[in-house]
Amino acid sequence: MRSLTGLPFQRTHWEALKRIPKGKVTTYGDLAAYLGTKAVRAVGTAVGRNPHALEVPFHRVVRSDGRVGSYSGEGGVRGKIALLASEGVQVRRGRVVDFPEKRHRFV
DNA sequence: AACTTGACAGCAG
DNA sequence: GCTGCTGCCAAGT
Repeated sequence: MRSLTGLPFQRTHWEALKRIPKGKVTTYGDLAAYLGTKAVRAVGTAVGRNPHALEVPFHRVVRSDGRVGSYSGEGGVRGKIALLASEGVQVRRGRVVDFPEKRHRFV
């Protein structure tokens, strides 16, 4: 399906990603909900195949339970954790510390 | 047009 | 708390 703006699903959520403030994170589920879809898996697929990992903060997307999930960029999950840490989001044993607090809500 | 893949979520054991 | 199975939807082949 075509998303809200008419752009391919794979692209629309990138715009939403840019709204996430530094030091905060969001989940694939929230992202999907914000876009008006239940395709959380499709979101994950789209994010994972994105070609603009340096333009959009894809590393700020984590799983609903607070785990970092995976990462296709440099260093894999490790690199993702490092990036989050540099923004003030601490990760312990693969989970975001104080996840409910760090979690950004789309409005 | 059909089948397979996947940076997930939620529930059961 | 952890491992495993099922359901979801879009993209790519």
